[in-house]
Amino acid sequence: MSGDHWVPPPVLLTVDLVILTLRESCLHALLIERGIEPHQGALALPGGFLGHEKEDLMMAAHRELAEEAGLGPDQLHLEQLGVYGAPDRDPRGRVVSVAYLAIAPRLPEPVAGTDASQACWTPVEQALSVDSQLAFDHEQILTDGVDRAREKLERSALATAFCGPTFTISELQDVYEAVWGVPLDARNFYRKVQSVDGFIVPAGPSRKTDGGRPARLFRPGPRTTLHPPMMRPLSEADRETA
Amino acid sequence: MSGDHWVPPPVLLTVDLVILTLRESCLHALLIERGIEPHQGALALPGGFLGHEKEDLMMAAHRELAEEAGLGPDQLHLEQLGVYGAPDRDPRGRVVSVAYLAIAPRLPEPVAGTDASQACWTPVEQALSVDSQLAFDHEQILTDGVDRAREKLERSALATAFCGPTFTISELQDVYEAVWGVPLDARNFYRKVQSVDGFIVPAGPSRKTDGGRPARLFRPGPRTTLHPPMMRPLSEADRETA
DNA sequence: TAGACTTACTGTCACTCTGACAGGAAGACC
DNA sequence: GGTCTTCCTGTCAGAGTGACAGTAAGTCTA
Repeated sequence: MSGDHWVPPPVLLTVDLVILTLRESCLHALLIERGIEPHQGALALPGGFLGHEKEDLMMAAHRELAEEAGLGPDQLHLEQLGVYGAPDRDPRGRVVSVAYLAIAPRLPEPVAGTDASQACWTPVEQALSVDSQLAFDHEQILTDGVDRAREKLERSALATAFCGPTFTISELQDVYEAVWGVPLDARNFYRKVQSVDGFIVPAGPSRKTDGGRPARLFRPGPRTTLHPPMMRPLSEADRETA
Repeated sequence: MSGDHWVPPPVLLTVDLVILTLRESCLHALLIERGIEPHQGALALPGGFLGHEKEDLMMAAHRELAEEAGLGPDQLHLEQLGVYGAPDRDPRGRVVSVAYLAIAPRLPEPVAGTDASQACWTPVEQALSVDSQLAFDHEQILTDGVDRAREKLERSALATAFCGPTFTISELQDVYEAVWGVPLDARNFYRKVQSVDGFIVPAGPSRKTDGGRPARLFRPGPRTTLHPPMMRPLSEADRETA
């Protein structure tokens, strides 16, 4: 505050998206192959610069969601994940990224032929493996997004966002098992899910078959927070003990 | 992507701080009275613009923490809270704020005579009441910060950040009661806290008195996450049921 | 020095929730 | 009609929680 007309340094804002969905009982994220420098040819999260001076951040996220993934704002969970603003994260200068986490139900087909040169659903395990180098700090952002989803499955009804408008309890269990990466006991899962009032509500007498006994259909209930939380079997908790 | 030399709109970045502490068993936040326009004279969260082009975001938070609150980086929890970037939140133009949540142990005295015209610890209940109008969207940021602290007390060892290097179990219970705003049973609290391995560890045979029987001293343990979580009596959970 | 008082701490008991099993119900396929 | 698959309902022991009583170890007061 020494000078009177000191001007703060301007920065450029990007919005990056961690879009998660389930495909064949496996957690996938949408990645694009970058068509321009920097990191041309590398895999990256979909995203882009703020459109104009007056664009709201979440509106920008919705816009990118539509442009790069063909996803409308309906039936889609979208929440802010965090800011990533290390000074050297982008060689073009000071670019700060606002990351959003989107949860989408299973979609017809991988989107392509849109703005991004190529968009493909990639298993997160593969995307986070050592040999797949993501652009910028997108590996960190993706890791944080998956962690956030794992945590929110414990205490919120977020899991239903992975499903369509109606779903069976088995499908919901698939979500938990895929995101957490651990098997769950179906019987205890049935009991728990049905005991939490307002989590899922029956969706008519309709049923759909898949080889065995037809399953009842449910749809998301009004409850958004789970008390008590859904318990996740500890696998990483013990290494934090030491 | 119609033009080849389209330039993204630059924005200005501020770092705002929600600094929480306990004073007389009551949750307080540090607020300053703004000395300049806009919102001159109104109460606001401490914060300021990014210092220079190469400044890291968390470093900027630490800098503001030192300038406006006199708090060093030691013995202080600091984490990112979120981004607040509504287009009309600042009349000066497009100013996007990165909010950080800081938890500080009880400090000697309210800081003043530093950069800000006036800094004072304010009970959060009072700061969030209708008659105290905070500048910008700082009421929302403060609300989010308090909510974040409430949630993290359930599943992490964050409560120890409110205490000094050593503390008694009663002091720790004070933290939970003040942040959650509900009374807890001391006996159950003792049992729970001591049963979670690595949460708190005895700090020597020393004791300090406060009128009654001397209490054992503890210090934070290596455990950062609590499994199973500390249970919060439901008060707002039932209104989410409807 | 013997209370009274304050705070710290240890147990106990009933209840709920969870994890780990077995077994029946309802369709499709052969 | 059997067999397969998937869906769904119970049962039981152990862990964890909420509610409550009682003891321990200091200070203060008379």
